[in-house]
Amino acid sequence: MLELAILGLLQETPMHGYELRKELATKLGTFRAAISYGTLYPTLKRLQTAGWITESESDPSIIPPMTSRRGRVVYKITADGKERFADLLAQAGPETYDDAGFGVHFAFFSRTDRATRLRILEGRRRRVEERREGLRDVLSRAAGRLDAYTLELQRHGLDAAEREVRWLEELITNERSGRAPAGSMGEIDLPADPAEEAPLEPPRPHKDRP
Amino acid sequence: MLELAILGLLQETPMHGYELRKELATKLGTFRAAISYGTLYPTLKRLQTAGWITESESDPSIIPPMTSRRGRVVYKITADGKERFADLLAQAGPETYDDAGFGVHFAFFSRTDRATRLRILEGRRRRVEERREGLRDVLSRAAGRLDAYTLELQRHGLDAAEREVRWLEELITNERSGRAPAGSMGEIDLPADPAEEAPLEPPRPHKDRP
DNA sequence: ACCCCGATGTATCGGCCCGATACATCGCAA
DNA sequence: TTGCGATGTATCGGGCCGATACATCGGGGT
Repeated sequence: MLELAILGLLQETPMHGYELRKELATKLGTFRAAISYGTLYPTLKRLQTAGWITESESDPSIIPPMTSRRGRVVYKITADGKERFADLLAQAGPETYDDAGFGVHFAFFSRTDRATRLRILEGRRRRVEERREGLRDVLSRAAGRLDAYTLELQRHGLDAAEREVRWLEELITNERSGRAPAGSMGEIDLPADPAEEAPLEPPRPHKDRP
Repeated sequence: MLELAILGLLQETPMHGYELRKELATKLGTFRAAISYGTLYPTLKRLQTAGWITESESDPSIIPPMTSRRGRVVYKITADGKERFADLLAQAGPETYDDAGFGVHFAFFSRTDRATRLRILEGRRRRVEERREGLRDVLSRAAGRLDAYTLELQRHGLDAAEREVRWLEELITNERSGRAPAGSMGEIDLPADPAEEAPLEPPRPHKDRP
């Protein structure tokens, strides 16, 4: 999971650990609280051993702050790493549909082909629907046997589940009726893989917020 | 965290592992996906070593199904365990306010005194407000630098955060203007600790659902 | 001029928790 | 009668977390 996230970010641009953590925190917003260094550094080591990324001492030309000399390891994705990233993006296991997994996959949807996007969206929907049904069961069947606070907790959970299903429904509808291309709007370069069919289209299924 | 949940459930009635897991899954609904046996059994062992619970071979009088003979370990809370449970319920660290921790504490609110309930509710609110502010920052400041899908993810997260803050606000208001007692409605006995001031009052802050 | 503090930065360790797996028994239906 | 799904206990490898340690840099206060 983290592996996919790191590979995805390093595909945009090389980074050192600290930066990586910050990007991770903002980009994966909700579905993933800020990741710990106790996770990050061992994972980076793992990826390096596997050959997906390489480590290089701070390139002084690009990064002016800090007079160089000492520390500051910059990580860079390899060709194998890009391949690995593509594999992980496309294949969806059960862990793809839990909160963390779905969040990471969704965050990279602009680099995912439409078929995969739909598959993941629908898988997630099924998952949330199951939880929703479970909560409905508890709330109807077990009306009197749970205390008021527990019931309130279930109600809030049910509310959130229903809301997410609706959200997913809108996203799925949008995907199916292929929206206007409008191109990827970020300023990042992404120089690789010109042979792939362009990912394109942005979603905008939300009610407008003030 | 799990420790608190197990102690709380065993306070209601003795149980074996399998039952425990099911109760855990329903009672802690949203904020905690079903717990794994790979977690449960080691934790039970830990609690036993610490002296908070004891293990006893299936009491054949109470439990008719299964002709006894073999397996089926029933766990029971000890006096020390009850003390421990009370401590854990009252004291709130940072882990009390993340999704899992808050869910567990909330699920036992009917056995928590009002002051603690308020403290936990307010702590959780602060936590969610922080996440909400972070998301607002990202959405306003970084308008163009993120792709459409990432933005949509942030929006959905922000929506959920705002909603939860409102929910907590209602609960806090309810707590402060001490609602009607109406007694604990469950069928469980809870024979212990008659000296404590009664927990009482149920919440009902939700908009009515069909 | 000095010093301390907060941000930046890398790294490890103990421990919780998960998914996969293995094994055994019971009731029921094909 | 056979076999399958629910019940039931248990372990193992590994991911991820929080706490902790350590080091440097820029800037603000005194």
